[in-house]
Amino acid sequence: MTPMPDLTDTVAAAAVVARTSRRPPGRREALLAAALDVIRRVGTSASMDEMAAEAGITKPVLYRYFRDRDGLITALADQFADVLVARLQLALRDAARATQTDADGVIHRAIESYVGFIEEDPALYGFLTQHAPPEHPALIAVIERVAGAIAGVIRDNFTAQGFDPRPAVTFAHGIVGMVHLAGASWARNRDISREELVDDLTALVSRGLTGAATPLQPR
Amino acid sequence: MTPMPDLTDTVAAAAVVARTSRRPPGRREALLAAALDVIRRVGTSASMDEMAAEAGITKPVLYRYFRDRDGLITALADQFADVLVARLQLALRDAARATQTDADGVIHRAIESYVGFIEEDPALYGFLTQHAPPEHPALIAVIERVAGAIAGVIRDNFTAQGFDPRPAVTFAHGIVGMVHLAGASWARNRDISREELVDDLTALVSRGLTGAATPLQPR
DNA sequence: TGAATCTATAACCACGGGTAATATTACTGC
DNA sequence: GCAGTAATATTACCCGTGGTTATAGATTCA
Repeated sequence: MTPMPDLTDTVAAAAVVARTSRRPPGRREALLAAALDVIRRVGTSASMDEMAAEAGITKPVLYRYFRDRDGLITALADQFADVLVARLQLALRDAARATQTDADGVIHRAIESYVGFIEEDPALYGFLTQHAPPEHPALIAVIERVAGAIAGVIRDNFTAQGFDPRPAVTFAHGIVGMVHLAGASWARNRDISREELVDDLTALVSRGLTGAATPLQPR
Repeated sequence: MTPMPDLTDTVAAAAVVARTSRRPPGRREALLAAALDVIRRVGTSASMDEMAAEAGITKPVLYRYFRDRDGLITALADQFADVLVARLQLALRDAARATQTDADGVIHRAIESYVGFIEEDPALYGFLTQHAPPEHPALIAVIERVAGAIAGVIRDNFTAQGFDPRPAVTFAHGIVGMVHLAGASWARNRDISREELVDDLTALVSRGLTGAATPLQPR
């Protein structure tokens, strides 16, 4: 907020705002990175003191950049969503011109990118879900952004094929939750291969329970 | 721990254990109920002091019945799982003899019971997810119990129809996550009717993306 | 009654989020 | 250069909450 206040008409005020902000530009990002480091190291119980120490500063500085702990959590969640949505968009890039036949390929790539993402940074996810209430605006924003991206693709394909696009948003939420929880459960014990997991989920999303098992044993 | 120490050989020790435990039988359940009450009233930030006060006792008594805060959370989660699984079993009762045709009915009932459950006690769910890490054994137990019940039904039907039962457990996890997140998102803004939500999720589970929209507009 | 013991309480400790009061650095005008 | 000023950083502190200890109150058997 107010990164560079514009000049006012009074001379006194001009003198005030003339002073350059000594706040380094990339500082906030560096603090976020330090917070992430300590979260990855000590787990979800990372304290504000520890994060400040990791960044080589003290607590009040942290509170200057992020209003409070909640602000830091929100910033982390936003960054999380940025990377995740970017990856998903990449996987869904050519989904618009996907026909029914290669729809499985799009779904497969999207699920794989999601699974890979929550797999490679479990600490951040754990920190967010533990310290933010499930109704936390930042977490809702993450879900809505991811689901929104998916819902857009579904809606496009449905309308292109003459289907009712209304369920798209519910479907998108369902898919997000499905991949998320199944991925988290899989990451715990890894009883099947990663490929099997993604294949199974792709089958479930694409053809559902009544159709998912069919290709394996065509009766 | 040591709810009733067994008799030793010394007479003195025998005299010790002769004294009846003055701990009332239903006390633990009453304390759990009081904890639930205060959680429903003040939200996820309910403290141990508040819960003790609600039950008309003080903190150390609470710590005598539940080892620590984590023990109370575990007890709440277990109770949560008990009721949820019981409801699900009821909905899945006649799923074993379900044919392909009425499979949708079983799925529909199961999803409806789940949605209804997380809808009617959001405070408990919020408390659990906020105060327990996502890898908390008690939460994992809830997920595994629910998913296990669903996986059993899927596996039975798959094997009965000559399909490969291996993906059943992944499918179950996926379905749990799907209904859960879609239900939570729906409970926030309720932009569609409850029936539409359950119908959509049933379609997604049963026939997937490629088949879900078909019945609405058969091309 | 009195000794022994289980139970509950009040007072306390530790620790983490959050915030003044205070010191330090850097820039401006003379 | 040198004050004066404003931004920045630090130390020390407050407060609430999980968890424990020292102590008082019941209750049972002799």
